[in-house]
Amino acid sequence: MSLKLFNTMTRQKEEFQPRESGKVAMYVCGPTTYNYFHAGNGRMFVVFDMIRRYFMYKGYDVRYIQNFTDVDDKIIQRGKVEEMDPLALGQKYIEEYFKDAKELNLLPATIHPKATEHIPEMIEIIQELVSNGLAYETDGDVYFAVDHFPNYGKLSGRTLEDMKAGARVEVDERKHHPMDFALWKKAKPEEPFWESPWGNGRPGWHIECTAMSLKYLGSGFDVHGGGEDLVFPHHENEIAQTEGYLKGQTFAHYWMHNAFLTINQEKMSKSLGNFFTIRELLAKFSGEVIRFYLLGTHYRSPLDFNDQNLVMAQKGLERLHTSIRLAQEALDREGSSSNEQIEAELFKAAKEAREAFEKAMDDDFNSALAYAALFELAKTMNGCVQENPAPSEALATAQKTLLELGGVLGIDLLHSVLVPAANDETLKQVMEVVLQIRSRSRQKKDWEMADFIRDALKDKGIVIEDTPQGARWQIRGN
RNA sequence: GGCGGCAUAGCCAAGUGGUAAGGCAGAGGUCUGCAAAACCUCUAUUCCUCAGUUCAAAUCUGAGUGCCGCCUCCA
Repeated sequence: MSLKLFNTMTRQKEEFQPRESGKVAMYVCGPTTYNYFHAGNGRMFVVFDMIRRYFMYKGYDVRYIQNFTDVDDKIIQRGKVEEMDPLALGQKYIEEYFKDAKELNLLPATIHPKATEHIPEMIEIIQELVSNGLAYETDGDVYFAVDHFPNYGKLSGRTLEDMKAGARVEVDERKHHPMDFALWKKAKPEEPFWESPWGNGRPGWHIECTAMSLKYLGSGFDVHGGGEDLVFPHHENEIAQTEGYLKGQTFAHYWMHNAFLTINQEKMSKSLGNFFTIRELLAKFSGEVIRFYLLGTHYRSPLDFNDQNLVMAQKGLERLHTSIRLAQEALDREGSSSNEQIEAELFKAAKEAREAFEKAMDDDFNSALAYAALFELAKTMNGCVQENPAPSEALATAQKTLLELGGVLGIDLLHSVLVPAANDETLKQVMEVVLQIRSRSRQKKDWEMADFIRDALKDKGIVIEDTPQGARWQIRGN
């Protein structure tokens, strides 16, 4: 099965052909670390983590680079507000990134390079661009000369003429062309700086990605990703400076961009102020629910965020968890199934789910469509377990398939089995006694006591469900 | 002004020419002391509007309406 992905550069789905057989090299633009990352950033991280995991599932050895922009205007500005050294502030939010990333079940990148640790590499590239005539220095700043780079605008599908018509660019007398962008910025007093051939200063925003992606992935790597708003100017400028530096070699082959998270149909963004952080959201929903929600819409479609939709996602996710749990209960029973018809059905369902899942994901990572495969497998498993609650290889295979496919999306469905049952021996024993007491009440038809126990435990987050095979319990909640 | 995207049931959301996935919510049923979970059945003759192409259109074309994004820091 071939994998197709949408390439922003060509505006169509293309069959994925890796630079090097069996390997995927990808670079994803990471956060600027001046705050906790917001839900929109979170969508991007989750989307590209899902893409990475699917590449891995397909057997690729994935080298995944995600940077930290730990010096820029916003960090400096925020440092002033918090009365903190800007570079220390950057480090602080790098640490906070990893906390939230863990909750969202994001795999750590192969390398998480920091901009501040790659200044010499950037200076070298800038020097080369200057000597190639693609960049020029003006009063301590260095700019890239966009009109010296043929095809400027090829990624975003616009020309320099189009952009002039926009006329939203402030005229800066020091630039040769209004669209020229900074490679190096002269330091103002009290700003962090590094020494350079052009005096003390710091790098422009775009150059870090060029330096770090080339250092860790080399030229012509496979996938470069980020949010839709990075297409222009960030990625456009990266291409100009990198391909200028590489004298025309291709920078990256596939450019992938996720659509925005919106709130009340408007883009969530820091400048509009209508954002909330993943950290805030984690107070209300588990990282798993947030992740499940974010992947429930194709990554190139806008996603409108609100609590009601999160609740719907949570319920759906619970359904998958329940299915794993019900299967586990059957598998834990004594004996074995001898119902060949049901076993055949389970094997078939597992096979079909995998095929449907792969078909969906092969088509530009259609995780929303892949969900349908998971739900259908869960439904078949539930029905089979209900009819024939006995262990069988088929049931184990079906359960394993559901766990595996969920795992490819970064959803850990096994958690529901482990948490209530395995962790706390004392709690387990206490619950055994409690359920015995309740069982006796029920035998005596003391429904009041039986219901009291159930309701009281429910208040504490422990849910009791009666089944023909006796009561079961689990810990609910986030 | 330039460029681009989107419009599918009460809600979320797949589907880019062959006759509307999946989830949530809702209705009825099975099971149950009750509940929960699970299972079964039902819930869009129709995909923003109007025209056109076609044997066939949610899917293609044209016009219109509405919403959104990029063009400035933004994932």
